[in-house]
Amino acid sequence: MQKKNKPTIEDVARLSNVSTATVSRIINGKDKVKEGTKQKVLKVIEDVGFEIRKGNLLSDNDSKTILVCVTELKNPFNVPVIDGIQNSALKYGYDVLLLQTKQIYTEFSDYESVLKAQRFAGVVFLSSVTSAQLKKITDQLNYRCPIVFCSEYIEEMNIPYVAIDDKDAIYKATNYLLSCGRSKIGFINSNHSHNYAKKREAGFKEAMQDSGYTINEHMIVRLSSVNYGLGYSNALYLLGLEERPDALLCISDVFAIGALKACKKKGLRVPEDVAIIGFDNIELSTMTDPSLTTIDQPNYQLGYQSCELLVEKINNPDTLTKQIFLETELIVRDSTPLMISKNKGEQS
Amino acid sequence: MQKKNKPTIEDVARLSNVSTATVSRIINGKDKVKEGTKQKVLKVIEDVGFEIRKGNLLSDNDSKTILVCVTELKNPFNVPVIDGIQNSALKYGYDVLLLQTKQIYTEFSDYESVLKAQRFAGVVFLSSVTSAQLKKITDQLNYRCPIVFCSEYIEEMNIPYVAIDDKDAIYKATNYLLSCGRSKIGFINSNHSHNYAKKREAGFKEAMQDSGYTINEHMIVRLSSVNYGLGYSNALYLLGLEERPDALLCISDVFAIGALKACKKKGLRVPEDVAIIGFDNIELSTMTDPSLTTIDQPNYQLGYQSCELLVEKINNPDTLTKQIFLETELIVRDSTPLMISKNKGEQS
DNA sequence: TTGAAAGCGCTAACAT
DNA sequence: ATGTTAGCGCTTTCAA
Repeated sequence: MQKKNKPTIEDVARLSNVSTATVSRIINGKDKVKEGTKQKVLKVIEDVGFEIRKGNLLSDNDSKTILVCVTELKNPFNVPVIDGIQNSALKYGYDVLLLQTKQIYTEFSDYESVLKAQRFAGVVFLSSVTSAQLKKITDQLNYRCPIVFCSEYIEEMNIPYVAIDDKDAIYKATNYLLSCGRSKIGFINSNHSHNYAKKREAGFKEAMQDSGYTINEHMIVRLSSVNYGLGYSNALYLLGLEERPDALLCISDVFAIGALKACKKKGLRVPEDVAIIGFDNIELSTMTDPSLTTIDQPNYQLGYQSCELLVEKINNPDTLTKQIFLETELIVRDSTPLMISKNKGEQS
Repeated sequence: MQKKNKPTIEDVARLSNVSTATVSRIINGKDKVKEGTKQKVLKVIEDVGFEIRKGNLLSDNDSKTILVCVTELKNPFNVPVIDGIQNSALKYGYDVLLLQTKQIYTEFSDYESVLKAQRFAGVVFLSSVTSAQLKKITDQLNYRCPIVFCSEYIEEMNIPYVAIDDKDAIYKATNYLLSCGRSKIGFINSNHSHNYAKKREAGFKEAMQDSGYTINEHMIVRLSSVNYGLGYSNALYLLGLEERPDALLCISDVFAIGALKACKKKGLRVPEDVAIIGFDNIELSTMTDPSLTTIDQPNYQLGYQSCELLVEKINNPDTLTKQIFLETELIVRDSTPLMISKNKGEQS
């Protein structure tokens, strides 16, 4: 890392026979500078291709920007969360910058370069993490700034977070399906590198077992990314099984929308032949045909409160670590049939 | 802005009876430090709540991070663009940080705080801008770093960009509808604070006029944000007009998906009663029922090439300003009827 | 393994 | 209107 030959403010000052202070004034448009000198300096700046470097950052040493790490922007779940963070941050005068972490992991690299290159007041971690990664991240963050986890969290560690009870949410949704008389449930999950996926799967299995059903492992798929195509193709697969599912429980509305399409493709009616439940209650879930039954997550609040927690930590590092759970709610729309009382039998 | 009492590396050094160099070593885990001193220092760091400030940024003065400004993360159009940028950036070792500009403008503020608080190697501007805003932004960016516009651009200014021919894209789509025998076209646009909206509307009007149709101004709506709900409600409005449109031309697939729902709500068949065309060819447009006819924009390439341009500028500021146009393509799916040869009459 | 001290490039207070 | 200069907080030689 040899010293590059990029011109500094001193070079500009020397070449235009003024002081660095004057150049600084011109760059920042602060005090008055005589038009003549200004032009002269501007010309030099232009000529040598001067670009301000990091020296100026030193004067105001407190960072007023918050970093939000998010796995995939593609997942519409994230957007309201980010809006929540941003609105909270705005109140306190913080800027919000986003880092999409997907690519980074792809390359087996990590957050280090970003964290070292910029100075953040704090970070909201909206990406999903394994315990090992979390360990690494908190290490990298050490002596840097506070962190708050949003939506993803790891129980064993004493770290502030705002999240939902993933297991419980799916437990309830599964029970709902069972009470509709649907017990051949295909479960479209994310893979277990996501903590939420493990918890949701646990909720599914527990609900099934609590009602006396055995788990049919091959009715469970675990996908590496959240997108429509994957939901579609895997729903297609499940619907093609010898014992066709009569319900598809999806851990994302995105998967559920793919599943909807798969049913159409197969000529199956929703909800008559196949019930579908999504997760997240994204805006789109009201736009589908039929509209989606889904588990509402308070995404905006998830983000908003995470940032509130973070700002609290920033202002008072001694604040004790809070862990907040927000409520989910099953929103019943048209992709699931009506609940039945006791009748679990088939009807022709 | 009074000097805050936050501890610096010097405080830590003094309190642990070592030099700042040693503390620095420990923080960065570089050279070897005796375990004993390390623990001693670590304890002090913990006790005083030390957090590294911006001083360290000075040593490596070249920024290796690129800023991407995007209006609304909500619009799925942006995601592949960002992926394109990120993949290009990755090749050259740049990190990519995102700034959602929506809130900022809402508050009548601007980019200044972010631009001043961090140092970027360059910025890709994916947000839409008015000429006035652009002027302000380029001023703010002055002496800071190069900028490349992506997708949005302003003809009058000599600034590098990668974009599509908005006018032409809609011109072709309009002609397609006309050739399908649909001339009562409702046009669902963004409002004119977006440059692309002006251009697309011009394309629509020109096509209509070139075919001898008069423009029906109240069949045009101009929306302030790109989301499903707005598309839905405005399509509902258009479909409720006395002279009901037989086609809805939308400048975003998002609007088109809302329009699809509106047709369903009204009991109108797509494409038999109403043809629908979207814009962007987002992944979701294949998942709808019926699948969407849409104008494909090479979003990934838009992003990728923008970043290539930017890196070129970063490495060689004297590069001449390039302006690149990428091709769009009308993708015909099931939301539009078959083209007819000459028959413009109704059939009962 | 550790310390002393010279920068890094800029801003801002103060002086002229 | 402009110049002088003392920092800003850290990293990094170079010496010990």
